[in-house]
Amino acid sequence: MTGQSQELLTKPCAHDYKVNCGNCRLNSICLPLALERDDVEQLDEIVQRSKPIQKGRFLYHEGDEFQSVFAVRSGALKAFRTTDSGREQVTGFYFPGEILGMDGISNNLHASSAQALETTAVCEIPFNSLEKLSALMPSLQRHFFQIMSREITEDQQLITLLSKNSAEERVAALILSISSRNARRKLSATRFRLPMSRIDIGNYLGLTVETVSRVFSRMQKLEFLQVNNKEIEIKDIEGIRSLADIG
Amino acid sequence: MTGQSQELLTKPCAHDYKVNCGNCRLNSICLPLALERDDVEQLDEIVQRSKPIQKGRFLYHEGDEFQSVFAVRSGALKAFRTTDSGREQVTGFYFPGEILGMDGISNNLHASSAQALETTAVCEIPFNSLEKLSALMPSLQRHFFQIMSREITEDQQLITLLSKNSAEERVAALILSISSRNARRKLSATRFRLPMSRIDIGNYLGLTVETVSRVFSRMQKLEFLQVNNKEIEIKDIEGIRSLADIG
DNA sequence: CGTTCCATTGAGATGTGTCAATTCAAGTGG
DNA sequence: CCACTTGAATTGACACATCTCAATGGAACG
Repeated sequence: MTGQSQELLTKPCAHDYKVNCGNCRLNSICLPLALERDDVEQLDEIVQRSKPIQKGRFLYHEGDEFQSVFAVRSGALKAFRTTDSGREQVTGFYFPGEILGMDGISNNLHASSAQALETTAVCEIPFNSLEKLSALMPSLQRHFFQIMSREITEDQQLITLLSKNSAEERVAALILSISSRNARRKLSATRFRLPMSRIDIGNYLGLTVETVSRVFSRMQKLEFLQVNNKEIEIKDIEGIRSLADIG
Repeated sequence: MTGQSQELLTKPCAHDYKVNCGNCRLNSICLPLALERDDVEQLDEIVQRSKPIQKGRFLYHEGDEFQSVFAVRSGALKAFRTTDSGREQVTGFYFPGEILGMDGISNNLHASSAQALETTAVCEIPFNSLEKLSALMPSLQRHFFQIMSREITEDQQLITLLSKNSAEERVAALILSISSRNARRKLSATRFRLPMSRIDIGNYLGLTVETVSRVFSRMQKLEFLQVNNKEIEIKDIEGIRSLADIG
């Protein structure tokens, strides 16, 4: 079975037989809006679309040689790093249209591992090619600087969350973040499935599994949320916003 | 008093009257090692050296239009952002040779404020010029990608610290970080002055001032540290490493 | 030489972690 | 298809690290 035929399995629309950046429905998220049609085609040439990876498999490991950054096409991944004492820290979740792997640029080694939370397809963007193309295409260069800068600001938001906010505020903020990322992909902002485990959520938010679970229960009791294992329905988004310290 | 003459006041060596990137003693930290002599001169032309800013003054405010990134020449700054509920979160401390302001690239607005912790001189690097020069100089482009990537990995380290580590581990990690950054600048790794207040330290580490103060006292009782207000002397760096969860 | 902010120390309150038991969901093999 | 196994999720009781509140001491600055 070739990579190409496996890709087809993941697509709703069978006649969309040739995926490229120009026709990808995620390109408004992952690509610069500013890129001209011509530029998109050039970018398209360096992007490699490989076969999906199964749940639990790694896209790359911490310490691997850095070669590429990746754009998520479908599925979801978590990134995490291992501390010197062997504990793990989840540093991010990545959904379709989002870019990961940029933390490997500084040392030519991946600073974190990326693991699929469900069957996941990615576009691989070799960094050498991206660099060369960026030098020729100012808008691409700018876009990539912006993507990295966004990663920095998002990390800073997480820092703030971990440093200043209660368990309830942290969980509420994560739910709202996933909700709005769904909305950006034209999916439901109020009903969705969490691809990650409670353990991952707790790890990401600096909480124990038990605390995460208790917060979900409390939110359910308040009728802000309907929780059924990984299925989430937001019943009162304003209520959750009020918990999330947006006021 | 002109900017030039004020600069002189901050320099130990009066005959070093014309500062440029080529002769700056910080260039091994702040600049790409890979840059050729010629390239350095080109970079030098876009860098603006302005007069020092006084303690407490701002280099930029959160929400300001983003124009430039900055390299610290002398002194120290803190970066912080204000949450929706009005609380502040210190996101980083910046010492000579280090670059700040990159979080403003993604939205063309500074995502944090930068405030001088003591009299501080910076090199301003207009981002537009940096972009143009990067497109012409592959090594500069790469270097800047690396600097941004490093910022990401450092933020991830802080995330891990905040999420997983005790008060003692956090404070120990900060002391070790400042110590090694001093060493990189050929200053003492064991005796130095903390330019920031206990409030800033606590804010950065997600702790209250009181907890920070108590940790310092405990470390002193263990004879790992000699603390005299902002003056720090590391008596037993291995002891501090052991507290910092490096084991 | 007062004023103000920063730092330290103590005593008590509290949110979250730890430990433990139970239920639930998913996958496996008979 | 059902029993079995395994890991995930929930819930409760208790412990403890850190926060909060409060008082004092010390440094910096006009």
